[in-house]
Amino acid sequence: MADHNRPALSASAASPAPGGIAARARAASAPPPPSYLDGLNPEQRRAVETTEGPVLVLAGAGTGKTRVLTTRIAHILATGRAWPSQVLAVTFTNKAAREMRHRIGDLVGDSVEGMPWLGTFHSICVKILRRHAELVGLKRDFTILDTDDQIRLMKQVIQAADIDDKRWPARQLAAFIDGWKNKALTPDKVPSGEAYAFAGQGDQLYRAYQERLKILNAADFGDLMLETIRLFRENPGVLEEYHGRFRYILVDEYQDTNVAQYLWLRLLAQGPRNICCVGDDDQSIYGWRGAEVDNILRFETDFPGAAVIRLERNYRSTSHILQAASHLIAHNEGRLGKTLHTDGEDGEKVGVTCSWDSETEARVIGEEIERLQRRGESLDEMAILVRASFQMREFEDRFVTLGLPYRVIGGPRFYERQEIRDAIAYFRAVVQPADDLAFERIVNVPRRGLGDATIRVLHDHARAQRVPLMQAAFALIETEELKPRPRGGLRDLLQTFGRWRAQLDEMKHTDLAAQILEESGYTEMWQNDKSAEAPGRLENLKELLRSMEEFETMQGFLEHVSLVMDTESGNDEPKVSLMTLHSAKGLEFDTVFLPGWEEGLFPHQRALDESGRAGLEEERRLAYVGVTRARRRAHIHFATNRRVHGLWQSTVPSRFIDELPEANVEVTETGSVAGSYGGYGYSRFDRAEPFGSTYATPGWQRAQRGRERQETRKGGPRLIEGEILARSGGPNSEFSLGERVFHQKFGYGEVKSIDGNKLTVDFETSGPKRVLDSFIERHGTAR
DNA sequence: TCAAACGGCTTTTTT
DNA sequence: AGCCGTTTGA
Repeated sequence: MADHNRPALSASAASPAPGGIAARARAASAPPPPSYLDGLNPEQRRAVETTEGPVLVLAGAGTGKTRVLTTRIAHILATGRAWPSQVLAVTFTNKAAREMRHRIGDLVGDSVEGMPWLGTFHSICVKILRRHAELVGLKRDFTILDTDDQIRLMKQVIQAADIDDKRWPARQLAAFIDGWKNKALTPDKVPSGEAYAFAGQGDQLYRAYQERLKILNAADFGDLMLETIRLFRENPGVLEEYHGRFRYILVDEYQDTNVAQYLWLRLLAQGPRNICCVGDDDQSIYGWRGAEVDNILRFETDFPGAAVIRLERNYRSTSHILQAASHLIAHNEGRLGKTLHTDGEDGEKVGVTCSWDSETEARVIGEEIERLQRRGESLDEMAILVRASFQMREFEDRFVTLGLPYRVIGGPRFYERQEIRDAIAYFRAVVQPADDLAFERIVNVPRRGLGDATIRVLHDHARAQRVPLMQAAFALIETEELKPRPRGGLRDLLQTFGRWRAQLDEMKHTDLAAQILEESGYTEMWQNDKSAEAPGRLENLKELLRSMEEFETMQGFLEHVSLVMDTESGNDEPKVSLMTLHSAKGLEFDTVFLPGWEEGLFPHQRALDESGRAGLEEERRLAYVGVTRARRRAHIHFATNRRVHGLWQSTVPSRFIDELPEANVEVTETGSVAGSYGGYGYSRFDRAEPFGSTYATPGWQRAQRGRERQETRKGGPRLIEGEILARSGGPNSEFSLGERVFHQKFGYGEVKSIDGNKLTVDFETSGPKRVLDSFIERHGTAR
């Protein structure tokens, strides 16, 4: 279906799988050996056939992980070991779940439809929790809060505790609480050291937040895991029921599980003990959001007698690419260790290209893409993988000028757009009158004269009587407490809501939705809006109504929205994909461009500062993930100058470039480095080098030396922290106003203003720019 | 009630 | 430098 149109998004193609596995599998319902096992290599086959007991499958990049997982399920079903409803298969993302369902369908046909327990951790938790909601203090129809609701609620909690939410932002509390929930820590379990975090009241705010959630009959994403764990722990009978139900458990991307997910799995696996986890410790890139690589490293201890199966045969990449990636990742310690090999051809060497600045980098990559395109390569098979999303803009600019079609993957999501969230808030407030967050969001959108003052009165009443806002509002309009205008507005709104609610069972949900948007004045509000985005927003609202068609009821739709934040978007012409390295995991392309391999950007400075060696290793795994996305061509790029927060800074090539094996790498220099900047470009580059020495070696090797020097200079704990070479001259700049200066990139200019080490220089050729003083030289003076 | 002005932040992202 | 949210002032 849609997947055929975007092969770029499909996961590993695994081993040469002559088409028609599906057909053969269906035909082969009779005697052994079942044909779905054809074409599996011995390790894959062992992973499929070792159905009993705990199994850890260490699946390197491109070794057919998804294939093993799906075939294993097919095998379990085909051999009658379990009914489809007795298999629990967990993924992290909806996309992965969809993909898996699709591929199992290819193998076993319609019986996938009978697999109710294939889904994300969260969707499975919701399914379980809805059945036993009362046991954890929720009602069956509890609301699921997304990140935005979560933060708004925390903000209220912070304000209620009389804490300055300016100094202590809700986002930060959210980060703490999320962190605790990832570790399965309830408020009473928060270690005392951390409990004092956040204005000394971290744990109390956490507790208050949890209480508010219960009053709102709501759960956030973390709660879905935690409450299910609590349900199982406090109700052994319930857990036992699920032990009986789930005879086989399969987990995808096990290296990404956090402590809560791990505990959840362990509780469920205590029963039949048939748990199969598939993962790759070398592709663990979500440590920063609570994933514990330890889970995978500890598997054999947790599940004694576990079979560990390594998939090391790579079916994706050429030998040069694989060698380069393997050599790079070998610099990490604390790996389980895998040696990937391939029978494939050598292919092209991994390209390493140095450009003068990030603009040139984008231009060079654009040119290469056009060159490949002329050779008949499809744009769908090319991707640019960046470390940070701000890098995307330069490429977008470039592609727009070139008229090169591209798609950005992982940008702002449909359901996160303001108008969509507003519309959904209306629906939520209709369906679930106690949903205060939804009500509050739209109570004055469009404006109804219900400003802050009114809302505050409403809040006070609601809190005093411990009832939802809408209920408090009903009582309030009977009193004289509000001024006539707001009182009238509120009364009208409540009446309208009452009318909608009455229609809930009478009307088709899509018609009701349209009516709500119309009668509330929400559509009108955007029609009257003259801003450039307004038409797009109205279009999105129509799209929202269209997408509701797929659901039976309003409730069903809302449940989908809260758990599935992505939408399948239509695909048409071939496009280059542009995305972050993180969102590239699980994808593959013929050609992959990896720009921005510079110290400070990749590895990212913050990862190094915050997590030290572990951070560096995670960055290296990210690099590994990037390189292994490529089937035939991988091009690594770095620029010697990059604008960071509006300031031009000189950069040093990433240490990861030095960690590539020379035999598999081909270094190229873009013409512009040597060409447009005169002579053999490096002499100029060297002048920007703060230590003033001249290098003779090519750029990317030189980098290492520069870094070694830094390390020896600084010594101590910052040893592993690479950094952008920008050294500022400290608070008092040595330059003075009006002075004539020289800059690497911009040439001669006059100092216009000085702000610490940041100068504004009016350049002769390119006009005023803000630059760091360390890149400026006194006119005619060698520093 | 709304728009201009100010100030703080700025890696990665899913559910 | 830009973006967002909040404050401030008319």
